[in-house]
Amino acid sequence: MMSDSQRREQLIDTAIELFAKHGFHATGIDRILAVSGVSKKTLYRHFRSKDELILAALRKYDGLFRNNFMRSVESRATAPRDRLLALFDVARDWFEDNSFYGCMFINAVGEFSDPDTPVRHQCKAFKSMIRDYIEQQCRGMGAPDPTGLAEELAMVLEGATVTAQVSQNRARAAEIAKTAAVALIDKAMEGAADG
Amino acid sequence: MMSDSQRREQLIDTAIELFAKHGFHATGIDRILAVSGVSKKTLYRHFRSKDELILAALRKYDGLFRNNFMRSVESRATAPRDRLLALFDVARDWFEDNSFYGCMFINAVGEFSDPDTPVRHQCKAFKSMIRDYIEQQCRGMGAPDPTGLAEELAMVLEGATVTAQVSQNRARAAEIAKTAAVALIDKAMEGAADG
DNA sequence: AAGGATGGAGACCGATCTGTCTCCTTGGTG
DNA sequence: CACCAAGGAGACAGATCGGTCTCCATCCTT
Repeated sequence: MMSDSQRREQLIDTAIELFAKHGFHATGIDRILAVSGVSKKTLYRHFRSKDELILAALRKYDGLFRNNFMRSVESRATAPRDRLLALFDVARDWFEDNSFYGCMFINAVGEFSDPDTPVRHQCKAFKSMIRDYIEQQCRGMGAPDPTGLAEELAMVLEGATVTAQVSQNRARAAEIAKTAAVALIDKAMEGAADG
Repeated sequence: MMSDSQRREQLIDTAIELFAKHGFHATGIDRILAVSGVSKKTLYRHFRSKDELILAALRKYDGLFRNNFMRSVESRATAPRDRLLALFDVARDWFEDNSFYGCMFINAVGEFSDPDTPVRHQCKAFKSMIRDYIEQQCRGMGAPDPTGLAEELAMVLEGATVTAQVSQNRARAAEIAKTAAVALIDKAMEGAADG
């Protein structure tokens, strides 16, 4: 048996999978229903429209990323600098997963151009979360300009994600990014009290 | 009067504009026709399907980018290192343009996931073109590992493009990327015969 | 000026889209 | 067993999709 909330999660999970793979506009409601095995009536009892389902999918994706990605980083390393580098090891695993179709939020901004939109707000919040986490590590490392370094590293991670999405050799994208990250961290830390 | 080829270009230009702004699947044929002022019959005389129009738009976008972006870089600087940095100045202008909706190819891969697709091949070719151009400058600069540096710089440029697309402060995205590029170039050139 | 080619306007087709509604099976409860 | 709520299946509506086709105005040529 499936409870009501289980059906809801099933819908969102299926939506995440299909939106990531085929995009938002190209994914029809009927397809989500067929894959998830939930009826149309149940969908519209939980969500008022497809847009609300999209938002719910983005929200859950955000939460999953926080739990999986971030926790994975923190389990691999404790020192701030090591955690910054571990970011790219975790990213590598992410890229190599079969269900990797790029960052869902990057894909979303390509389909929803209006900046004053719930979808875009979700995307910005997600990116801010990543950047803030990186900045926190930079600060813990004692970087003279943690904000600047964090913006650089977040940008490299972003570039790696996109490159992995287009390229065949996804692992290489993560490695290049990590190499660049090392250089940027070294540069930012030279002259600091504690390297 | 409009010649046949002018109408064709008008169609493609409109397609580029609308695809960039609203995405590929969300942009209907009828909208392209209404904006371009070309009839449906003429469209289907030039293109067998919407997919062919998408391909034509990507091809023209590729060509425009080559002519505008690359030439703009080359007109601003002549020394390889200066050209590498000028990339990010030109990118800044690009980001700040009102008609900037991110890289059309990045947006395309988000909507077309199958890697063995003409659209995806176009995207990969475009990214290779950028990387090759950067690598050429790295080689001219005498970088010990021009390929590796080019991959890093291309990744930073990619990340800047995406960040500019999501962020409010687009100019800042270009500046951060340029700062990172300087650090990466310096790092790559230290120990080389000619810095 | 007459005739022929051309292209715009848009009707039209079948498919598919989002969203609503009805029917009916199923499972839990007294 | 009887009853009732819940949800799946899917018909249905109205809009829109990509793509084809007809009709007619317009322009060029002779």
